[in-house]
Amino acid sequence: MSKTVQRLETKESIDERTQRVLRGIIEGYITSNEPVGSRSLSKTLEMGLSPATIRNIMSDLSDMGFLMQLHTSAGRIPTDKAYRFYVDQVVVANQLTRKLQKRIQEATQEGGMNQVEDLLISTTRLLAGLTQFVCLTSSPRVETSILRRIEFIRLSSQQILVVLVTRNGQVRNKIIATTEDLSQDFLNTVSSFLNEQFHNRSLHEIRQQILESMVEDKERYDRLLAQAVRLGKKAFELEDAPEVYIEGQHNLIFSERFRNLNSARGLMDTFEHKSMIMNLLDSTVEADGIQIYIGIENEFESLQDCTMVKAQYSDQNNVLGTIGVIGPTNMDYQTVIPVVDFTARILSQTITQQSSSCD
Amino acid sequence: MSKTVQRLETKESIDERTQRVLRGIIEGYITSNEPVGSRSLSKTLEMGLSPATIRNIMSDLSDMGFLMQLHTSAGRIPTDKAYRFYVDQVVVANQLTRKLQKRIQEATQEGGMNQVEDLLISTTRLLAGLTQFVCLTSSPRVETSILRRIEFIRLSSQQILVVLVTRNGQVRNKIIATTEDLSQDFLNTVSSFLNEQFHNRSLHEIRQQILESMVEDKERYDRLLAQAVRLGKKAFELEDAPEVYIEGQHNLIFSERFRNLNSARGLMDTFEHKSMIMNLLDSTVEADGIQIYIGIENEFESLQDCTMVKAQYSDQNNVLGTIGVIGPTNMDYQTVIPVVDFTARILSQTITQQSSSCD
DNA sequence: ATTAGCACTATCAGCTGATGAGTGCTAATA
DNA sequence: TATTAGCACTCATCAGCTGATAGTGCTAAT
Repeated sequence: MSKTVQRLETKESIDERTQRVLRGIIEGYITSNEPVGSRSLSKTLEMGLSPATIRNIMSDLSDMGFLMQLHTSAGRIPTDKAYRFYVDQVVVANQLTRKLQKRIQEATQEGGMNQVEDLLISTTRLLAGLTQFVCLTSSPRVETSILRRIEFIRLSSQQILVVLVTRNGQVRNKIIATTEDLSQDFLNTVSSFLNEQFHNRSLHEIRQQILESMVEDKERYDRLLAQAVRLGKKAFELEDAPEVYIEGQHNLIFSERFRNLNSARGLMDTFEHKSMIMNLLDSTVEADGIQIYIGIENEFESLQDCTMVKAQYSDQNNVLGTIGVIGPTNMDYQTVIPVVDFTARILSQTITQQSSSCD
Repeated sequence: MSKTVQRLETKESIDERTQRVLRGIIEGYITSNEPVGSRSLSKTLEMGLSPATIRNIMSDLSDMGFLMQLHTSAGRIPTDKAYRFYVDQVVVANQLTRKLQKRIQEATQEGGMNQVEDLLISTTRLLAGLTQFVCLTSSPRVETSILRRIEFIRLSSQQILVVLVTRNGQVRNKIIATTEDLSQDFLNTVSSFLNEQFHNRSLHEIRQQILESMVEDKERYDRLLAQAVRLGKKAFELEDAPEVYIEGQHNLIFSERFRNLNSARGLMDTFEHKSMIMNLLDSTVEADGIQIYIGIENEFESLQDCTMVKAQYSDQNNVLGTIGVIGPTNMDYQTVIPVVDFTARILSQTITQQSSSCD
């Protein structure tokens, strides 16, 4: 695992004609998924260059590290460095077709999805379907979510159900055990106290404050407050690990485009570990916009034959999570990038609508 | 799709020695996953029979439809009919090793699983891991679940969160829209009314009764009751389709044992459709105990190369759902059957404990 | 600077014959 | 009469060879 590689930059300046050839090879390989040779390229390129000339240029490009051959008498295929060049220099912000835009919008606005979870799952599935790749999405961290409502429901003398609703519509349930038998009336009082106290604060803040309360004013509170703080503490002790949704894993095995991937198995295994995926998705520090990791630019070894394209989604204030796809390095960047970008935007938009619908 | 085949019964009586040979072939094929020939069988069988004699017996068994050959010069492999014979006549209620029993028990009693959903998911994963097959589980039908608690939480002037807890610990959340702005106090009154009215009744019954109330006594109720009935109606309008959990799909592709399966793809596709899986799991009418569908006994075409072993789980009163595995027809029945059986029992036991812990 | 020509190389599909595992049949045997 | 040894036969698999194909690199001519 080479932590050193961050991004494959190109320092040399490449002359116009060479660039056009390189671009031709990349696009040829993207569409055909076959190594491209000098003869066929000479035809498709329409620059009036003979195969021999192209061979010379290809040879130069190989020396510069943009092309490689699987064996002596095969055509050339682009290296990761070539794709990086392609993505940076060639692919420009591309408009999606109206048809695709509409399809994405409709899928996300589909009825019956009043909870963020459902929205995220169906969006993940949508993106996996559109790209025919594997799609990963991380759900908003509860940690930074803003409290909309908390409620306690008495289930039995020892069990209380905590229902916690965040601003962006996530609902979390948790059953906690109590030693004392608390009446529903009492629990209602506690809920309204906590709701009043902590309305529109992030869960993180709230937890912090509760802990402080417990230390500082230990004796100052009456029974109600003490109990409220105690219950609150338990209630907000949520596992911080956000959910991760994966869809389209079968594409890894069945899609033609993945066929020159040497280890689908390794990828599958990676996907089994939620924490790894979390790292994968949320490791980014960069602000917003789309992020692309090509081949060996990926931190994980099992991903170094793939490209990951991801984007963050957010509500009006904060970044909430990440949605991204993992596909072969020779994916159709011209479409995949705007598709991921647009989907993330729509997702942000939908969630923002939801969270602003409270008063 | 041959709906006619229900169960492959054997009418002919087969003499002792022939049975032993058949059994040898079946077990040989189960362990080696290779066609078994007369020579090797003669050795392993230790009955003092020469290969030639065994060949004669094999020939008879082929005529009776118990064996087949992939090509002339290959060994014999058992047919579905042979496995049916094997399961019915040979496999006896087998004790699991203590080690396995313990492993299953520990996995299901693992902490932090206060909700049935988590329990079901982790059990499904466990069974997939133990068998190295695909494991399917259907969650309890909300329909027949018994109400433990219902609560309304005001989210905004137009939105109310319904929290519904069933006897066996399932928690369902649903956000419903209202035209009127209802205060939390009012909602609390409604909740306690509904809780009192419908405590320990099945959701099905409740829905029924609510509908009746609406028709019959339209004017007899005061505002509170009318509103309660209205909210209740919306709250209990849950989609009836139970959840389905699938784990171990990657075994389909990577496990050696699935290798002579001609269409992993078809199976995968089947798994994409929740309703199909539902059919698969809950189609059984038979009472309880383990159910086994071998090869063409399966209703769905995509499953006709596989065996499905499933069992129902229940609380003290009712059957709640089904858990089962799908594997190659030459699975190790001697282990798989008791594993599925035991897991289902433990699952029943755990759920029963949970639902009886309320007062 | 470009290109035509040519030698070289690797893959692939198709054919070959050898090998081996397995059967079915028949005649000998206990 | 049931069992078995022997033998001819079948078929899948594999290694090795073939020619065809598609690509390259190099060099000399333009």
